[in-house]
Amino acid sequence: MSGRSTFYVTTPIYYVNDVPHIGHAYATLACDVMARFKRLDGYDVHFLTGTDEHGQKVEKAAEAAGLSPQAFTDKVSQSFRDLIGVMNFSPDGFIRTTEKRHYAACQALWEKLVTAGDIYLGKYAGWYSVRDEAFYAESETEVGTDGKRRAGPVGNEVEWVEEPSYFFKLSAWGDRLLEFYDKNPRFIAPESRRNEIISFVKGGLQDLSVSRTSFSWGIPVPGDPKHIMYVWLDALTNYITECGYPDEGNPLWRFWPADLHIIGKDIIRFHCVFWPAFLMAADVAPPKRVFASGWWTTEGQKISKSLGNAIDPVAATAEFGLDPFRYFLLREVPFGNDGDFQRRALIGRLNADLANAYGNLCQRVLSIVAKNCDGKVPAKGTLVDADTALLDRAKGLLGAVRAEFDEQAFHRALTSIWEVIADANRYVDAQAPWALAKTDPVRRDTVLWVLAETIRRVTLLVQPFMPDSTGKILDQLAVPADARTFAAFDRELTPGTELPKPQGVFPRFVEPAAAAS
RNA sequence: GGGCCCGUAGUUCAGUGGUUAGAACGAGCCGCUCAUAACGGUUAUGUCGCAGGUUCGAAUCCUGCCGGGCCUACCA
Repeated sequence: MSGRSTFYVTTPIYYVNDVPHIGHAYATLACDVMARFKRLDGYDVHFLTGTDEHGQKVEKAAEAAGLSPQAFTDKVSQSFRDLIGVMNFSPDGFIRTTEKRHYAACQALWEKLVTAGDIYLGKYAGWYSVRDEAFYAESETEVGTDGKRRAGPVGNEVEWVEEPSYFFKLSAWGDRLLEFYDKNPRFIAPESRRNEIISFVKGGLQDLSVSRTSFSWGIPVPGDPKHIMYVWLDALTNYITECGYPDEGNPLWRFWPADLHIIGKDIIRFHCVFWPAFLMAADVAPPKRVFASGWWTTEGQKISKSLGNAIDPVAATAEFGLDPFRYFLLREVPFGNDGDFQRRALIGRLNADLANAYGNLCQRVLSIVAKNCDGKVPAKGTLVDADTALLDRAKGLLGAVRAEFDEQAFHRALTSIWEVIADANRYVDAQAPWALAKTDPVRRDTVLWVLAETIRRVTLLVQPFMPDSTGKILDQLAVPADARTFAAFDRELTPGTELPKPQGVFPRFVEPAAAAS
């Protein structure tokens, strides 16, 4: 085992009730970029994603599809695996809650919580809608003029139902959670979510129902198999199942506690309240950080099945290209904010940032090199102030970008990188290597070397966002495969190295209609 | 009802007490011609939601109002 620092990042596990959409692609993309960055930066990385496959909804959906629950989840889980290929994600593990190892982990955790005295048998009672198959909080229900109590989106009638249930003593954990938040200010991000969670916990916690007897598709409670573990105790545990829990001798246990859970803002409470409470009760270290991403709307509208305006990652990557799509999602919107997916904005980014600024910079530099320098990395002569100024800005990017990644500020990381790209374009104009070609070939070569070297550094840093495209650019600079990590950030281009023929990497996007006219 | 956040150029946003409020995109003009008609320079646009207040000084702090969003537990 190496002595490298570990970095463990996870996506939510996706409920197999749904097919993959932009929300899934977005959360996983953020993890993927994080994981790729940390790998390049020398960390021992583990990146986990997977599917959540239990519960009554799945049981019912399987029945409706005429399949066994297992056959049904096998099928839907595969569609999430397929997304990995479509989006070029790089997970190290894919977990399914129906795996044996997960049963073992959940049951071990359960027993630990029982031993600790944090689980007891009680009665779950609430307003239940048979039609919705869901319980409602009293505040979500109202009594109509006919004296009947109704709830839910369509106002179905609810009845008071009680069933035996095991409870987790969450009510006892409020103060310890608040202390934990206080000592770990980075635990919840962004800041606004942290405020929400703290105010929620300060409002007092109720015990949490953690078992059900009303369905059977799930993990049985140890010693009382009529009870099935309910939702969060099953789902959240996946993050430690992967590391081998309860076997702390498992080689993957070195990754726990997780460095980062990236989730959607809808499940923040479960990750920031329930999860650390479960773990602390079981004497397992809580994760270091939970980052809640926002939601996408499309052209200003909420995404909904009825409007049929979902963004299909497969269609989007097919139309705009995978890397531009990945770039857009993380550049357009500050990570943690809600974002609006606008076709115009995407095309604008694609053309302005990728084709014009970055792609064209590579192309204009590499084609002068190809025509003037015998297709080899040009000779580096004496550097003047303008040269070192540009090079220093490129050198300084690694530290700046690293700091932004520590905050998951992907948009700011990209902004800093693109400032240097703009500097490089200004430098090309100011130095005018095409003019130097006639007057001062030595100086011309130095200018081109400075530019190629700047592109190399920038491209190394863009790799996590756009792995394929940057791979092509690094190929064109003849950067060897073993010189593409940040350990090689200062390994400058060697003059005289043979270069392949340059080729555009980010074509402009032209609307099909405009092209036809 | 209670709590949190936001309202700044056509658009997306930065700026949280101190000189004439900034950036990017978009628009106009000029230049360049290596490059994906790309690049560079330059110009213009704002009663900083409204009204009071604190202060030598407020986009920035306080109060009220208007407009918008989020949270207020067992659907993942």
